[in-house]
Amino acid sequence: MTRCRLLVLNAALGPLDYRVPHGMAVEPGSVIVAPLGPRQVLGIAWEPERLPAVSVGDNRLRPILQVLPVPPLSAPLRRLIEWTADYYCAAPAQVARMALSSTAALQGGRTMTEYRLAPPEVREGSPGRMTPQRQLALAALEGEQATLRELAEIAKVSEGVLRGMVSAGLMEAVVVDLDRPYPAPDPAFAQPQLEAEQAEAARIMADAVDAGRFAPFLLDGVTGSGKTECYFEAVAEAIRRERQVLVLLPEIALTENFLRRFEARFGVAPVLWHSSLKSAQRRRAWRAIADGGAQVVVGARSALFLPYARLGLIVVDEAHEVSFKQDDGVRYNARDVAVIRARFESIPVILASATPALESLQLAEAGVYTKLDLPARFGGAELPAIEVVDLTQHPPERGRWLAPPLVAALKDRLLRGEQSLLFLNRRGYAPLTLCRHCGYRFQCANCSAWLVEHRLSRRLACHHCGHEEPTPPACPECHTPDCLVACGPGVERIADEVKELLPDARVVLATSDTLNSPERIGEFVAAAEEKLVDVIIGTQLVTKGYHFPELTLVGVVDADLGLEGGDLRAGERSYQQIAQVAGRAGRGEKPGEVLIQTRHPNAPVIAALAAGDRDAFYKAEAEARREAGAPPFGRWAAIIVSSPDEAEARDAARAIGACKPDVADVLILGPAPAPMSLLRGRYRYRLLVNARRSAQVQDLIRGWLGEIKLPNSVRVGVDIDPYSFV
DNA sequence: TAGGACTCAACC
DNA sequence: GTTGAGTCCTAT
Repeated sequence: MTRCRLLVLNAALGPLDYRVPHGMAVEPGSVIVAPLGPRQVLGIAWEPERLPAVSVGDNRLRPILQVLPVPPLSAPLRRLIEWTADYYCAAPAQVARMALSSTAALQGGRTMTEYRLAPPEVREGSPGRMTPQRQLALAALEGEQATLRELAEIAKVSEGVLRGMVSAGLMEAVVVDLDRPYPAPDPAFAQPQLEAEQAEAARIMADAVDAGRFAPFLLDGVTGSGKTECYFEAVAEAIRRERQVLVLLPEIALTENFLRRFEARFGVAPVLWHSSLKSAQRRRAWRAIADGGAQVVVGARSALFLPYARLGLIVVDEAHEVSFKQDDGVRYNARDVAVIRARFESIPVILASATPALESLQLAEAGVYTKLDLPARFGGAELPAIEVVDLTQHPPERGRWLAPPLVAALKDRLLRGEQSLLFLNRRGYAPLTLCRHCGYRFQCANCSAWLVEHRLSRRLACHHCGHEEPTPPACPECHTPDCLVACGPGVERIADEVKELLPDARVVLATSDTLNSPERIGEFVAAAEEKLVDVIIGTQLVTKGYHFPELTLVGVVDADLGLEGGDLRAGERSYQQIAQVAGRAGRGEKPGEVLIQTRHPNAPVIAALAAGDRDAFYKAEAEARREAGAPPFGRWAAIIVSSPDEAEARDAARAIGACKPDVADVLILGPAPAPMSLLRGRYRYRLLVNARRSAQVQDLIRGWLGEIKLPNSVRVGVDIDPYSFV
């Protein structure tokens, strides 16, 4: 009897053994439908020695039902699934689910039947009569293939005639895969003129693609240095070698811009993958990825676990971006997992950024990554001049947020017909709304967060759980009408201020509220490029990827915002965000200027930005991290205990805390209420684990949490290398 | 004693 | 995660 071990796609279940019926071929990686109690489950056949299970006698095994007609998951992908589950303390099933993320694609190729003329030798043997209508069809349909209805249209005969020809053997049926292939990108479509440094970096990366070995690169180039053009040459090399390429982008909002550049270079659009694909698009992409037809895939982090047939290169663009860290489900960092996948696949991986994460720089310094530098802007453009506006010296007018020097600069650009960008990482009109009369503050019922007023949609919204309610006409507490007052600025409020200061300026808001579809993003980019916009006011959405040649002024409305909250990466994130948005200025022929508004001009982040001294910033940041035992020198892990019931969450967290292991060099803090102590209706407590880089934190946590029995309503999440500390 | 709310272990 | 079995309780 043949047994097989399945990784069933159910996070709560361990691996299960099944019987393979005679005549069914199962190999490791096969995607399988198996019975489970009264239900059916998806599973992946796995090497039993890599997936230990409690052994079950032959007599208890049920037969698997079906081997799905998709390629088996490759060994490198299986190793990646194991590694990810192990490293991030997740169930292998949870990770495997990300590889099989199109259920429609698994149900076999959906096909339709088309028809064409049978080959002449078959037609000659046909017993059927030759009528005038049939002759007409024979003459018209040479070389055609389509549905009977379409062919009838072409030949100007009735469908009935063609049906008769089919049964007479004059025509034959062809089963056609609905998953039509994607057009192939052409590596020679528009080869760019690279400058010497770019060409050298491009050559090194293309050689690595050629060699087909694991080779991690950190492509470190200032904003506007042509990183994309540079790694496109490695992409071109992979296409020539008929290997697939995966390009990871941090946000879908960036893909629109990327697609245009890709198409300009390779003649066709790449294959897109992100979470909001329609099921038919998802299915088509998944199948093309699995059969190798998708040459270049551009996607969000979820594209990383797809079953590429012959991957030859991974690029992580804007590799420093925190959105590569997934914060629910499997809490993986796509930047790090991309490197691991490249290792298992034995291919190069390129991390591209103008402001690399300290972790990446450290690995480059240690010689693990090959560092490729592009220190100058492309085409001789200069980096913008950066000035600090000390808000304590130049305060804005009462009730305003833009200081006089920034207002003057805005007016100046408007006069010169150049564009400006104001950056404030806060959606909505104001972060806090309160009642002038009784002091009532609008708070989310599900989260410990204020409701943010959005005047454009006349709603109050929670940015954590998505709860929204109409802005009420009166205070819900004291019922005084028209008494609500906005506290602090959001981008909508800055837009109002700019419209008052510059009544003639054409102002556009660029946030996830206004640019929420590819069409809207396209319209925004087109308007900015055609100079139909004078002032862009945006959140982090506009900090990277865009190239507007007429944009010469960038104003950072509140540089201190990102430093609040005590997050261990707050300094680095602030630095990156401001450096990135500053990089939008002066990308064309005209020089750019950046004004940074701050109340702390001497803070290390601000001082480093003003001095243009990146190395000094990283050096100071590295020193601070070393002292804190933070990455890359030490490691952190968070354990989040949550429940809809506050007391239950607290008790569970205490129970976990009470049996914390006592290990040398591992510090365990907490439990304490999480900074967001209520999130999406769940009360949250947190424990933090701090250890040396080399410590086996995962084993420690698994052993620790594995012992504890908790109520079903309590959830325990483990976050290895956390980014979000809420 | 039927039916409902709830807990619990098995699922291969 | 889902399901069915088992347990306890209550309304009739």
